[in-house]
Amino acid sequence: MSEGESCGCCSSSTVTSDTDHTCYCPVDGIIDTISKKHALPIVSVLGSNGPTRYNELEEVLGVTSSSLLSTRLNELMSEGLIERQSFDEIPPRVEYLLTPDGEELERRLKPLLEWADEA
Amino acid sequence: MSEGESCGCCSSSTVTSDTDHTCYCPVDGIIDTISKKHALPIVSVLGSNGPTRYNELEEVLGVTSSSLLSTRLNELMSEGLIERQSFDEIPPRVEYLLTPDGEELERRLKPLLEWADEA
DNA sequence: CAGCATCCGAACCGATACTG
DNA sequence: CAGTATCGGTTCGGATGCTG
Repeated sequence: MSEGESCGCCSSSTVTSDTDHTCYCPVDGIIDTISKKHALPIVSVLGSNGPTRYNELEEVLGVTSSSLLSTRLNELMSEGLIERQSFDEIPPRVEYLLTPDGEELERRLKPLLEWADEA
Repeated sequence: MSEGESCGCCSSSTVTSDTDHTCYCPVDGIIDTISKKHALPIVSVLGSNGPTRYNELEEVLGVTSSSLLSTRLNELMSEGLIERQSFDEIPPRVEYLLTPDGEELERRLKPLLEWADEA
């Protein structure tokens, strides 16, 4: 979805909204990112388990191909939702964790996911 | 995503979670549905505007092709999130509205979208 | 007005293989 | 252990055209 493209959702057209009217149309950026496979689970797992290693994520999420997880992690980093922390050790160790933004997301996501799970 | 496929997310594996541990892995069904294009805006618009006609939705969402909206509406109906109400009039009138489940979803969605919008 | 059928290009996912 | 590169299959979205 391209940015700044007026969708008419916010302008008062035929749809009469006298109450609160927030625009949810250009839901790009974060929403797009978290709509992809494993993105939500990643955020959730990091939220409940804290810093987690690459391999742990692979196992826990039941990820099918390593490259997919890699892509998703990079996207989440680009959005500033997660952070990568690498340690100079042998064998190499890398941990992923939520940024403050990611934590805020997780907080607002939780009620939704809890409900979606049982429904 | 196929159902009932154990992802290992819920079993206590290498990931140590002593705190609350809810499983968010099999986020199928509703999450899948609302992850598709226009689904979220549809729910939001119906939430703030109440019953809305097909054409109004097309305008408001800036939908590109009519068939896409049609598909999305059917999916949301299958999930029991929205409801279709048709009137025997000429010209024909059809309105879509949230079911109780849809309203609950909208409630839980709102804080997320409000935050995502400004971020 | 409301909505489906179809066709085509784009995006996404999964598997395999290969590096630091 | 922690990734990237590549490629084929599948799914999704956009455009057009046609019905009740």
